[in-house]
Amino acid sequence: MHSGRLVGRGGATLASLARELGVSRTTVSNAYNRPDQLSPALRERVMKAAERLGYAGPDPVARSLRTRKAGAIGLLLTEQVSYAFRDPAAVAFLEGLTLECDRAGIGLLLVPASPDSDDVRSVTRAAVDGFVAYSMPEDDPFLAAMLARPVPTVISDQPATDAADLVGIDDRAAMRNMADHLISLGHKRIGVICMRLGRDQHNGVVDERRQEGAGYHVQRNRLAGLRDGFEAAGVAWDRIPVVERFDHSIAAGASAAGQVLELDPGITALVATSDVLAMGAIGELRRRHKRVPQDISVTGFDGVKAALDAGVTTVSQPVTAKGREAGRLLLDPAVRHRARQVMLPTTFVAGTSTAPHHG
Amino acid sequence: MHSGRLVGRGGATLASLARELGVSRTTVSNAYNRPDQLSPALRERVMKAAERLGYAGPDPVARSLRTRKAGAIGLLLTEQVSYAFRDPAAVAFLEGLTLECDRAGIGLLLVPASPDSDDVRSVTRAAVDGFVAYSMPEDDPFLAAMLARPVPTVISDQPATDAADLVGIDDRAAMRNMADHLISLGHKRIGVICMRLGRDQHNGVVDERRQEGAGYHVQRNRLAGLRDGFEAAGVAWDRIPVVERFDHSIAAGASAAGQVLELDPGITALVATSDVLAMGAIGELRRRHKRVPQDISVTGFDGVKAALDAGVTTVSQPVTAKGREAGRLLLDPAVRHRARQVMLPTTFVAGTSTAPHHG
DNA sequence: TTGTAGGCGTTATCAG
DNA sequence: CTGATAACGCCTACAA
Repeated sequence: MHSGRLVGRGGATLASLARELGVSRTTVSNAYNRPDQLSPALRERVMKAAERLGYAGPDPVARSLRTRKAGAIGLLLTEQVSYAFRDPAAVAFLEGLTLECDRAGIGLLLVPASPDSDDVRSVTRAAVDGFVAYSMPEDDPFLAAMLARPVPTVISDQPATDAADLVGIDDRAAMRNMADHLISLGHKRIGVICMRLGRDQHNGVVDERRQEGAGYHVQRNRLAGLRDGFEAAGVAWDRIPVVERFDHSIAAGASAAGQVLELDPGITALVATSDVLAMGAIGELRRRHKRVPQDISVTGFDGVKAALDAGVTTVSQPVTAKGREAGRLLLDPAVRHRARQVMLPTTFVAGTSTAPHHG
Repeated sequence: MHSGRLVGRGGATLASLARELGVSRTTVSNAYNRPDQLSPALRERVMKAAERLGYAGPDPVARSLRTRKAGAIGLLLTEQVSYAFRDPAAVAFLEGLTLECDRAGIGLLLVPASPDSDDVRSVTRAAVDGFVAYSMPEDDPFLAAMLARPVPTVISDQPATDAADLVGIDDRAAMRNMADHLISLGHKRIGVICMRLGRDQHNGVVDERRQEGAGYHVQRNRLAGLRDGFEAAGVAWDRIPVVERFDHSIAAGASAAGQVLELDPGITALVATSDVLAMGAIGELRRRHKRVPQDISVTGFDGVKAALDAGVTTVSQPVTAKGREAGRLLLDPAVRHRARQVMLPTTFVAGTSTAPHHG
């Protein structure tokens, strides 16, 4: 640290500077904010005096209070902020969002929201002109606190609310499509691994009730899409083992795959609701001497780079575009009031992790 | 957007709520900030009235002004913010930094700083309690504006300043080490590709003057370390082609490698000052039917995951730890005043991209 | 347990 | 081009 020490105490202010110079506060303010409203000479004098007195310019917070603009928007994430930087999809979303922030010259405030605390003051006290929520469960207290704030809000991957704009994809249809792909390959006996379905730390088998009551809209819809497809093909959904993991990591995918295999060693395909889980699963299967895709087909979701590179059959969703769209909805005055919901397209990507099953 | 519309106009305030209830402002304030200073009944009444009047709680900005705390720190990056999310090293730094922010319950404000503008108001006007600067050139106007602000500051990868705390690695020694490695393998004829050395958009050969005048401390030191090693081994530094690229990408690495090869087709080793450039270079060499490492050895720097996975010989630096350390220096009161400079260790990683040269 | 009152540092407005 | 006045919305001694 350096200077910091003197903040507040002894710190020169607009007023003290004005007094010192024998001019009005307006004049000093103008020197900073409207140089054209001032004779160059006077402005020069002001700046000189500022330097001499160690005045660094108008206080941002006081300015914000007066102008009623924070110059920043807040981002709320499912998890601790640091977690986002380990998740390639979140990073891509952030890239898109900051693209728009950069364009608008607006800051992005990453709001801390520890999932094991219900202290929502970080949300209540964030000095922002708007909020974006990324992939939050419906019953999250931080989300509720955010929606209570009187600022514009955009939510990504959530069911419709009239309290906020929305941006998302049709998870259900995309996953239905994936189901159809597997069915067309002849797979009828499958297993499923999915990300967390609720705020409670559940790891293990998911029953139907939990599937339908899932607070995570995205996961719920992906499972529903899968069910749509398999039931349409005459496969009983309640026979299919669905295993949930709270953590979203390669390791979680691996262990979930292991658990599914124990529940039903005879599956010919394993569906993961995310690429990260799929990659973990593939690793685990190989470790168990199952060939992918010859013995077992594996599918993912998201289209993150690592998965595409690895040839995982997946659904590619435009995560970066989603972030951009969220930013535009919030920041672009021309877009405001136009659309309250933006649905983005997804693409099915046939990789090398799926193959026909000849039963 | 939703509510937003009514902000400011008609918005209830602490004062209006108090008036409505016939109590003092203190009481309402206490209802939010010190519930124990209030009878539960009264508090309940306050909250009810708040709900009825659409009062969402104390205004964060006004609160900040009064308490002189923003509850956030700012991060300044070399480039547009969105760019950081494409750079694995920057993402890792962010992860470390946000780890500490999460712990402290403090927000992280990503400050927009377009490199092609000198409008530093985004820095001047950021409502933060401190700043972290990541990998900025010495002569950057945004950096200067940041240092002028009367708040604590931590800089990553910069030369010593008494205006801020520092966190970094010994780039020069680490690269010297890499030079020694190559020399011990018998390489004497090498080429070098490096990241941008200054704010001007230069792409191409770098002369000695530019090397030494580089505004990017890190790059300057890495080149210096290389020079140290090769000159000590009797190799004339001015014979070695050094090619700079402004962009930091795989493509830039590839094109830089191509240019080096044209300058000296006889090199037996190619040193890159970053893993990203090294990976680009390796791709380009293979495209030109040069075998790595049999025909040409290639080295990187940073130790990003993709490079380690690909077996690139590199220097692994603790980027995440660097971010954490920056956060601690700024946020942890126990750490403040202790160390003004934190140097982190690096590790040489022998990969499969280097091999002996038998001249 | 509740109220009084003074500022935090700035900018908008409007008059000179 | 310059200045006076009035908020912006809140926190926090201090007093009752």
